[in-house]
Amino acid sequence: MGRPQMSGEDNLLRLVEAEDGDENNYHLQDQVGFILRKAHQRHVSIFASHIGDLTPPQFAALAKLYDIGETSQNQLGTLIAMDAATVKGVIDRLKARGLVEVSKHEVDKRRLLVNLTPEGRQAIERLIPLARAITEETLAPLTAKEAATFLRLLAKLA
Amino acid sequence: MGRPQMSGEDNLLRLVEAEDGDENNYHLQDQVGFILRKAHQRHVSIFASHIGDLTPPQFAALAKLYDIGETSQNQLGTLIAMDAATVKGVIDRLKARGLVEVSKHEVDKRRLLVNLTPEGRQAIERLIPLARAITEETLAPLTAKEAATFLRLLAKLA
DNA sequence: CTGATATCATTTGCATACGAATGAATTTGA
DNA sequence: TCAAATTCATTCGTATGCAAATGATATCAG
Repeated sequence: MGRPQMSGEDNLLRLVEAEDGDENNYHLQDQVGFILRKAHQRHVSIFASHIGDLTPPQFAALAKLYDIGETSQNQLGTLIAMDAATVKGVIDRLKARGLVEVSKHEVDKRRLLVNLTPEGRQAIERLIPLARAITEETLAPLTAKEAATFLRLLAKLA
Repeated sequence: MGRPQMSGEDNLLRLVEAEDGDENNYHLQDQVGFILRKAHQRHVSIFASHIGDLTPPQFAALAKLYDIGETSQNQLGTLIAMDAATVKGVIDRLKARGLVEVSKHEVDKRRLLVNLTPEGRQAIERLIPLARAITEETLAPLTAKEAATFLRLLAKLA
Protein backbone atom coordinates (compact mmCIF):
# COMPACT_ATOMS: atom_id res chain seq x y z
CA MET A 1 0.00 0.00 0.00
CA GLY A 2 3.01 2.27 -0.10
CA ARG A 3 2.08 3.43 -3.57
CA PRO A 4 -1.55 3.14 -4.47
CA GLN A 5 -2.85 3.95 -7.93
CA MET A 6 0.06 2.60 -9.93
CA SER A 7 0.74 4.66 -13.02
CA GLY A 8 3.02 4.34 -16.04
CA GLU A 9 5.56 6.47 -14.24
CA ASP A 10 5.50 4.09 -11.31
CA ASN A 11 6.15 1.17 -13.61
CA LEU A 12 9.16 2.98 -15.00
CA LEU A 13 10.28 3.69 -11.47
CA ARG A 14 10.02 0.01 -10.69
CA LEU A 15 12.41 -0.84 -13.49
CA VAL A 16 14.88 1.70 -12.15
CA GLU A 17 14.54 0.26 -8.67
CA ALA A 18 15.16 -3.23 -9.94
CA GLU A 19 18.40 -2.01 -11.43
CA ASP A 20 19.73 0.11 -8.60
CA GLY A 21 18.80 -2.03 -5.63
CA ASP A 22 15.41 -0.68 -4.65
CA GLU A 23 16.80 2.59 -3.39
CA ASN A 24 13.50 4.38 -3.63
CA ASN A 25 11.77 2.11 -1.18
CA TYR A 26 11.88 2.81 2.54
CA HIS A 27 12.16 -0.23 4.79
CA LEU A 28 11.73 0.62 8.43
CA GLN A 29 13.26 -2.65 9.55
CA ASP A 30 16.55 -1.75 7.83
CA GLN A 31 16.96 1.65 9.46
CA VAL A 32 19.68 1.97 12.04
CA GLY A 33 17.41 3.81 14.46
CA PHE A 34 14.77 1.12 14.44
CA ILE A 35 17.26 -1.71 14.89
CA LEU A 36 19.07 0.23 17.58
CA ARG A 37 15.82 0.60 19.47
CA LYS A 38 15.14 -3.13 19.22
CA ALA A 39 18.65 -4.10 20.28
CA HIS A 40 18.35 -1.81 23.27
CA GLN A 41 14.99 -3.32 24.18
CA ARG A 42 16.47 -6.80 24.01
CA HIS A 43 19.33 -5.82 26.28
CA VAL A 44 16.99 -4.27 28.85
CA SER A 45 14.95 -7.45 28.81
CA ILE A 46 18.05 -9.59 29.38
CA PHE A 47 19.10 -7.23 32.17
CA ALA A 48 15.71 -7.59 33.85
CA SER A 49 15.87 -11.38 33.66
CA HIS A 50 19.14 -11.36 35.62
CA ILE A 51 18.60 -8.37 37.90
CA GLY A 52 14.95 -7.98 38.65
CA ASP A 53 15.02 -5.47 41.45
CA LEU A 54 17.09 -2.75 39.75
CA THR A 55 16.88 -1.02 36.37
CA PRO A 56 19.88 -0.45 34.08
CA PRO A 57 19.98 3.30 34.90
CA GLN A 58 19.85 2.57 38.62
CA PHE A 59 22.62 0.01 38.21
CA ALA A 60 24.65 2.53 36.22
CA ALA A 61 24.37 5.08 39.02
CA LEU A 62 25.51 2.57 41.66
CA ALA A 63 28.34 1.26 39.49
CA LYS A 64 29.63 4.75 38.79
CA LEU A 65 29.46 5.77 42.44
CA TYR A 66 31.33 2.59 43.30
CA ASP A 67 33.93 3.52 40.71
CA ILE A 68 34.51 7.17 41.58
CA GLY A 69 33.05 7.67 45.03
CA GLU A 70 31.02 10.61 46.27
CA THR A 71 30.13 13.19 43.64
CA SER A 72 27.47 15.75 42.87
CA GLN A 73 24.18 14.68 41.40
CA ASN A 74 24.86 16.76 38.31
CA GLN A 75 28.34 15.33 37.76
CA LEU A 76 27.01 11.81 38.22
CA GLY A 77 24.40 12.51 35.57
CA THR A 78 27.08 13.61 33.13
CA LEU A 79 29.10 10.46 33.77
CA ILE A 80 26.18 8.09 33.20
CA ALA A 81 24.58 10.08 30.38
CA MET A 82 21.43 11.25 32.12
CA ASP A 83 20.03 14.75 32.13
CA ALA A 84 19.34 16.51 35.41
CA ALA A 85 15.66 15.64 35.54
CA THR A 86 16.27 11.96 34.90
CA VAL A 87 19.13 11.55 37.34
CA LYS A 88 17.09 13.16 40.07
CA GLY A 89 14.39 10.52 39.73
CA VAL A 90 16.94 7.70 39.70
CA ILE A 91 18.72 9.01 42.80
CA ASP A 92 15.41 9.61 44.59
CA ARG A 93 14.46 5.97 44.12
CA LEU A 94 17.88 4.67 45.16
CA LYS A 95 17.73 6.93 48.20
CA ALA A 96 14.27 5.63 49.13
CA ARG A 97 15.73 2.11 49.08
CA GLY A 98 18.68 3.07 51.23
CA LEU A 99 21.29 2.33 48.56
CA VAL A 100 22.60 5.91 48.33
CA GLU A 101 22.64 8.89 50.66
CA VAL A 102 22.81 12.57 49.82
CA SER A 103 24.36 15.54 51.60
CA LYS A 104 24.92 19.22 50.94
CA HIS A 105 28.21 20.44 49.57
CA GLU A 106 29.86 22.49 52.31
CA VAL A 107 31.32 25.14 50.02
CA ASP A 108 29.04 25.27 46.98
CA LYS A 109 25.53 25.28 48.39
CA ARG A 110 23.99 24.55 45.01
CA ARG A 111 25.46 21.06 44.88
CA LEU A 112 23.90 17.88 46.21
CA LEU A 113 26.51 15.24 47.01
CA VAL A 114 25.58 11.61 46.42
CA ASN A 115 27.33 8.55 47.80
CA LEU A 116 26.78 4.84 48.30
CA THR A 117 25.55 3.62 51.66
CA PRO A 118 27.14 0.42 53.03
CA GLU A 119 24.04 -1.37 51.72
CA GLY A 120 24.54 0.22 48.32
CA ARG A 121 28.16 -0.86 48.24
CA GLN A 122 27.23 -4.38 49.19
CA ALA A 123 24.54 -4.42 46.52
CA ILE A 124 26.77 -3.28 43.69
CA GLU A 125 29.52 -5.72 44.68
CA ARG A 126 26.97 -8.50 44.53
CA LEU A 127 25.55 -7.33 41.18
CA ILE A 128 28.71 -6.76 39.17
CA PRO A 129 29.24 -10.48 38.47
CA LEU A 130 25.65 -10.64 37.23
CA ALA A 131 26.32 -7.64 35.00
CA ARG A 132 29.15 -9.52 33.36
CA ALA A 133 26.75 -12.35 32.59
CA ILE A 134 24.27 -9.85 31.16
CA THR A 135 26.89 -8.43 28.83
CA GLU A 136 27.81 -11.94 27.77
CA GLU A 137 24.24 -12.95 27.04
CA THR A 138 23.55 -9.71 25.17
CA LEU A 139 26.55 -10.38 22.91
CA ALA A 140 25.86 -14.10 22.63
CA PRO A 141 24.56 -13.93 19.02
CA LEU A 142 28.01 -12.73 17.94
CA THR A 143 31.32 -14.53 17.81
CA ALA A 144 34.08 -13.12 19.98
CA LYS A 145 35.62 -11.40 17.01
CA GLU A 146 32.29 -9.98 15.86
CA ALA A 147 31.57 -8.76 19.38
CA ALA A 148 34.87 -6.90 19.51
CA THR A 149 34.18 -5.29 16.14
CA PHE A 150 30.66 -4.42 17.15
CA LEU A 151 31.71 -2.79 20.40
CA ARG A 152 34.35 -0.75 18.61
CA LEU A 153 31.89 0.56 16.02
CA LEU A 154 29.10 1.06 18.56
CA ALA A 155 31.42 3.17 20.67
CA LYS A 156 32.12 5.37 17.66
CA LEU A 157 28.40 5.98 17.30
CA ALA A 158 27.69 6.71 20.95
CA MET B 1 36.69 4.74 45.52
CA GLY B 2 35.77 1.29 44.26
CA ARG B 3 38.06 -0.19 46.89
CA PRO B 4 38.68 2.04 49.87
CA GLN B 5 41.12 1.13 52.61
CA MET B 6 43.77 -0.43 50.40
CA SER B 7 45.33 -3.46 52.03
CA GLY B 8 48.18 -5.77 51.22
CA GLU B 9 45.71 -8.12 49.59
CA ASP B 10 44.49 -5.33 47.36
CA ASN B 11 48.02 -4.61 46.27
CA LEU B 12 48.45 -8.23 45.35
CA LEU B 13 45.19 -8.09 43.41
CA ARG B 14 46.50 -5.11 41.51
CA LEU B 15 49.49 -7.09 40.32
CA VAL B 16 47.21 -9.85 39.13
CA GLU B 17 45.04 -7.34 37.30
CA ALA B 18 48.08 -5.83 35.65
CA GLU B 19 48.96 -9.27 34.33
CA ASP B 20 45.59 -10.45 33.14
CA GLY B 21 44.24 -7.28 31.60
CA ASP B 22 42.37 -5.79 34.52
CA GLU B 23 39.65 -8.40 34.34
CA ASN B 24 38.59 -7.83 37.92
CA ASN B 25 37.62 -4.23 37.35
CA TYR B 26 34.20 -3.29 36.09
CA HIS B 27 34.05 -0.34 33.71
CA LEU B 28 30.53 0.81 33.06
CA GLN B 29 31.57 2.77 30.00
CA ASP B 30 32.78 -0.43 28.29
CA GLN B 31 29.57 -2.41 28.79
CA VAL B 32 27.50 -3.06 25.71
CA GLY B 33 24.28 -2.09 27.46
CA PHE B 34 25.55 1.29 28.52
CA ILE B 35 26.98 2.13 25.09
CA LEU B 36 23.83 0.84 23.41
CA ARG B 37 21.78 3.19 25.57
CA LYS B 38 24.00 6.14 24.65
CA ALA B 39 23.96 5.32 20.94
CA HIS B 40 20.20 5.11 21.05
CA GLN B 41 19.99 8.45 22.86
CA ARG B 42 22.18 10.03 20.23
CA HIS B 43 20.01 8.72 17.43
CA VAL B 44 16.83 9.99 19.08
CA SER B 45 18.44 13.38 19.45
CA ILE B 46 19.42 13.45 15.76
CA PHE B 47 15.91 12.37 14.86
CA ALA B 48 14.41 15.21 16.88
CA SER B 49 16.69 17.76 15.23
CA HIS B 50 15.35 16.75 11.81
CA ILE B 51 11.76 15.87 12.67
CA GLY B 52 10.57 17.96 15.58
CA ASP B 53 6.88 17.27 15.53
CA LEU B 54 6.97 13.47 15.59
CA THR B 55 8.80 10.91 17.74
CA PRO B 56 10.64 7.88 16.34
CA PRO B 57 7.90 5.47 17.53
CA GLN B 58 5.21 7.65 15.95
CA PHE B 59 7.21 7.77 12.74
CA ALA B 60 7.64 4.00 12.84
CA ALA B 61 3.88 3.52 13.12
CA LEU B 62 3.19 5.78 10.15
CA ALA B 63 5.96 4.25 8.04
CA LYS B 64 4.73 0.72 8.70
CA LEU B 65 1.13 1.62 7.92
CA TYR B 66 2.35 3.24 4.71
CA ASP B 67 4.20 0.04 3.90
CA ILE B 68 1.52 -2.53 4.64
CA GLY B 69 -1.75 -0.61 4.77
CA GLU B 70 -4.56 -1.09 7.24
CA THR B 71 -3.90 -3.55 10.03
CA SER B 72 -4.93 -4.25 13.60
CA GLN B 73 -3.40 -2.27 16.42
CA ASN B 74 -1.93 -5.43 17.87
CA GLN B 75 -0.38 -6.58 14.60
CA LEU B 76 1.06 -3.11 14.06
CA GLY B 77 2.62 -3.29 17.50
CA THR B 78 4.28 -6.59 16.65
CA LEU B 79 5.68 -5.18 13.41
CA ILE B 80 7.19 -2.11 15.05
CA ALA B 81 8.28 -3.85 18.25
CA MET B 82 5.92 -2.21 20.72
CA ASP B 83 3.85 -3.94 23.34
CA ALA B 84 0.10 -3.46 23.43
CA ALA B 85 0.14 -0.75 26.07
CA THR B 86 2.75 1.30 24.26
CA VAL B 87 1.23 1.06 20.80
CA LYS B 88 -2.11 2.17 22.18
CA GLY B 89 -0.63 5.44 23.41
CA VAL B 90 1.20 6.03 20.13
CA ILE B 91 -1.92 5.40 18.06
CA ASP B 92 -4.03 7.56 20.38
CA ARG B 93 -1.72 10.50 19.80
CA LEU B 94 -1.55 9.99 16.03
CA LYS B 95 -5.33 9.71 15.99
CA ALA B 96 -5.69 12.95 17.96
CA ARG B 97 -3.57 14.66 15.29
CA GLY B 98 -5.61 13.25 12.45
CA LEU B 99 -2.76 11.19 10.97
CA VAL B 100 -4.43 7.81 11.48
CA GLU B 101 -7.99 6.61 11.84
CA VAL B 102 -9.35 3.54 13.55
CA SER B 103 -12.32 1.29 12.85
CA LYS B 104 -13.75 -1.95 14.16
CA HIS B 105 -12.98 -5.22 12.44
CA GLU B 106 -16.22 -6.46 10.92
CA VAL B 107 -15.63 -10.13 11.63
CA ASP B 108 -13.41 -10.24 14.70
CA LYS B 109 -14.90 -7.76 17.08
CA ARG B 110 -11.87 -7.78 19.34
CA ARG B 111 -9.69 -6.11 16.74
CA LEU B 112 -9.18 -2.41 16.20
CA LEU B 113 -8.14 -1.62 12.65
CA VAL B 114 -5.74 1.28 12.11
CA ASN B 115 -5.03 3.08 8.86
CA LEU B 116 -3.43 6.26 7.58
CA THR B 117 -5.64 9.22 6.83
CA PRO B 118 -4.86 11.23 3.66
CA GLU B 119 -3.07 13.68 5.96
CA GLY B 120 -1.09 10.82 7.49
CA ARG B 121 -0.12 9.56 4.04
CA GLN B 122 0.98 13.02 2.99
CA ALA B 123 2.97 13.40 6.21
CA ILE B 124 4.88 10.14 5.88
CA GLU B 125 5.67 10.80 2.21
CA ARG B 126 7.11 14.14 3.21
CA LEU B 127 9.08 12.67 6.12
CA ILE B 128 10.72 9.66 4.50
CA PRO B 129 13.40 11.74 2.76
CA LEU B 130 14.20 13.32 6.12
CA ALA B 131 14.43 9.87 7.66
CA ARG B 132 17.08 8.94 5.11
CA ALA B 133 19.08 11.97 6.21
CA ILE B 134 18.66 10.96 9.85
CA THR B 135 20.02 7.49 9.13
CA GLU B 136 22.93 9.04 7.28
CA GLU B 137 23.77 11.43 10.10
CA THR B 138 23.47 8.69 12.71
CA LEU B 139 25.97 6.56 10.80
CA ALA B 140 28.22 9.50 9.89
CA PRO B 141 30.99 8.58 12.38
CA LEU B 142 31.51 5.34 10.43
CA THR B 143 32.90 4.74 6.97
CA ALA B 144 30.56 3.11 4.47
CA LYS B 145 32.20 -0.25 5.03
CA GLU B 146 32.07 0.11 8.80
CA ALA B 147 28.42 1.13 8.62
CA ALA B 148 27.56 -1.99 6.63
CA THR B 149 29.40 -4.19 9.12
CA PHE B 150 27.79 -2.42 12.04
CA LEU B 151 24.27 -2.81 10.66
CA ARG B 152 24.86 -6.49 9.98
CA LEU B 153 26.05 -7.15 13.54
CA LEU B 154 23.44 -4.90 15.13
CA ALA B 155 20.71 -6.79 13.32
CA LYS B 156 22.06 -10.05 14.76
CA LEU B 157 21.68 -8.57 18.25
CA ALA B 158 18.19 -7.14 17.79
C1' DC C 1 31.79 46.00 43.78
C1' DT C 2 28.08 44.76 41.15
C1' DG C 3 25.29 43.54 37.28
C1' DA C 4 25.30 39.95 33.78
C1' DT C 5 26.14 35.02 33.14
C1' DA C 6 26.55 30.55 34.27
C1' DT C 7 25.73 26.48 37.01
C1' DC C 8 23.05 23.23 39.98
C1' DA C 9 18.91 21.35 41.29
C1' DT C 10 13.96 21.05 41.04
C1' DT C 11 9.46 20.90 38.96
C1' DT C 12 6.08 20.25 35.29
C1' DG C 13 4.44 18.27 31.12
C1' DC C 14 4.71 14.97 27.68
C1' DA C 15 6.09 10.52 25.48
C1' DT C 16 7.85 5.96 25.44
C1' DA C 17 8.21 1.20 27.67
C1' DC C 18 6.75 -2.75 30.21
C1' DG C 19 4.44 -5.89 33.78
C1' DA C 20 0.19 -7.16 35.56
C1' DA C 21 -4.66 -7.27 35.82
C1' DT C 22 -9.10 -7.11 33.46
C1' DG C 23 -12.86 -7.83 30.19
C1' DA C 24 -14.57 -9.06 25.70
C1' DA C 25 -14.37 -12.07 21.91
C1' DT C 26 -12.57 -16.02 19.53
C1' DT C 27 -10.54 -20.52 18.99
C1' DT C 28 -9.43 -25.00 20.54
C1' DG C 29 -9.96 -29.57 22.12
C1' DA C 30 -11.97 -33.29 24.59
C1' DT D 1 -20.84 -28.71 21.80
C1' DC D 2 -19.07 -26.28 25.39
C1' DA D 3 -15.63 -25.42 28.84
C1' DA D 4 -10.76 -24.09 28.72
C1' DA D 5 -7.31 -21.65 26.65
C1' DT D 6 -5.96 -17.92 23.74
C1' DT D 7 -6.10 -13.44 21.65
C1' DC D 8 -7.06 -8.42 21.47
C1' DA D 9 -7.50 -4.23 23.61
C1' DT D 10 -7.58 -1.37 27.70
C1' DT D 11 -6.13 0.35 32.17
C1' DC D 12 -3.02 1.08 36.05
C1' DG D 13 1.36 1.65 38.15
C1' DT D 14 6.19 2.47 37.79
C1' DA D 15 10.41 4.09 35.50
C1' DT D 16 13.12 6.33 32.17
C1' DG D 17 14.03 10.47 29.07
C1' DC D 18 13.89 15.19 27.54
C1' DA D 19 12.41 20.27 27.00
C1' DA D 20 11.34 24.27 29.32
C1' DA D 21 10.73 27.15 33.22
C1' DT D 22 12.19 28.45 37.88
C1' DG D 23 14.91 29.58 41.97
C1' DA D 24 19.17 29.56 44.44
C1' DT D 25 23.90 30.15 44.29
C1' DA D 26 28.43 31.11 42.15
C1' DT D 27 31.46 33.22 38.95
C1' DC D 28 32.88 36.69 35.82
C1' DA D 29 33.63 41.20 33.71
C1' DG D 30 33.88 45.82 33.66
